Amino acid sequence: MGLRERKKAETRQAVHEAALRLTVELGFDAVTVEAVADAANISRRTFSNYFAGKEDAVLYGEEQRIQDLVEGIRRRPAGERAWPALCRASAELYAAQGKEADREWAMRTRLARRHPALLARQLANQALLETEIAVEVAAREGLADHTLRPRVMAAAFLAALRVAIAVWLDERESRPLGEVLQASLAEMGEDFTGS
Amino acid sequence: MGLRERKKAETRQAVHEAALRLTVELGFDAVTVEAVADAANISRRTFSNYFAGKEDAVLYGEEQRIQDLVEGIRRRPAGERAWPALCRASAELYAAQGKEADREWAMRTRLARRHPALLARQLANQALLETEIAVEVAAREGLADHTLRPRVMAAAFLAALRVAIAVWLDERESRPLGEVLQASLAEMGEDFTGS
DNA sequence: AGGCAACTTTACCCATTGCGCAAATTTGTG
DNA sequence: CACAAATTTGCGCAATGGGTAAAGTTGCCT
Repeated sequence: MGLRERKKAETRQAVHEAALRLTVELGFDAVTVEAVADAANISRRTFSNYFAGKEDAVLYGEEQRIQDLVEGIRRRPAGERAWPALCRASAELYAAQGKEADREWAMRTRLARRHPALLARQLANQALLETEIAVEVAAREGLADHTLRPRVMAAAFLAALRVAIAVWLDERESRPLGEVLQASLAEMGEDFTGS
Repeated sequence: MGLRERKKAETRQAVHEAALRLTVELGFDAVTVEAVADAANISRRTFSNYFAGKEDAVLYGEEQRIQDLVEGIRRRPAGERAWPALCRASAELYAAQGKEADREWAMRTRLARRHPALLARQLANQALLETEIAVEVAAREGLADHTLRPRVMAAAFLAALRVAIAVWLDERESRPLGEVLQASLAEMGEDFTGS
């Protein structure tokens, strides 16, 4: 990776951190793009080169984390079936990152819950990844991408993730995120038809 | 319902229809709030009294339909268990509305797929209803609202809905929506752990 | 019927935003 | 070192969301 791309990634990260910090400090609506740009030492116009809006800047960390998750899924052993692969990849992701990352995640998700514009972007980002996950599931189950089943499973998986984080926050983070996550995935894996 | 509220609902509907029509004709980005307001015979400022933005105006029909769905769920017999209640309520909803409603739905969803801003709002709206559905599920299963299980089931249900519509569109509406929907719900109901 | 209180619509205004454009600056390479 | 490619920046503009207060409607009471 050349200096060019490294510097760009660095700037993007700096802008993200500035946006997140200012939003936590002042509230999302009280933060202007100009303020974020100033805090990151770039011009207002350059901010637009990196992010389409404040929301994307604040949620950039989320995007990265879920991207990691997708890669984790791809890295699972080739023979493993789809659902276990999804469950273990998410467990690994959680194990790989310390508690400070959890707190940042909590912070972002809390913000997203309180502010509709953030929630909207967050969900839209997840929707894009749903397709990628469905492709991976299809490959593992030997089905065509456009089939119903892989897409249902991918959607179920992401939904379980979202619910787990929501419940974890509602319980004031009293148990480890990984535990809630596995419980959520277990519930989702079970048969619903009998209830 | 007094004249006041009736007239307000009428105006809201008119604005929605104008927004949807113009968006289909010209494309979402080519439509300004002013144009929609003109088409609905209200001022630009009044538009803001009804909707927070173009997106909400275009997607208002979606909101209504899902609201109907929630009410349908509440109307299911009290003894019925949660998952069957969800499945049958959605089947009823599609049975109740003709094919012209399906086409409108297809139109809106197609727009939402192509335009990120619309997709984002659509998902955010669904997220709000997820909570309401979870409450209903909890009541039917005799569990507390904040528990994991009702929320997982509610999320799974809505995810199955979304996937069904997406697949239905991908298949160019070659089979009836109700059929795809039931298939999607069936897949979601099944046990994932074995695959 | 008339009038009064509550509510809605409207016009005017301003801060903020996203983006096109072109000039200035920085970076990679022969 | 010079030059092409990429990046940053300033400027401008149309669009937007929302505050405020005036003008217009509607519901209700006497």
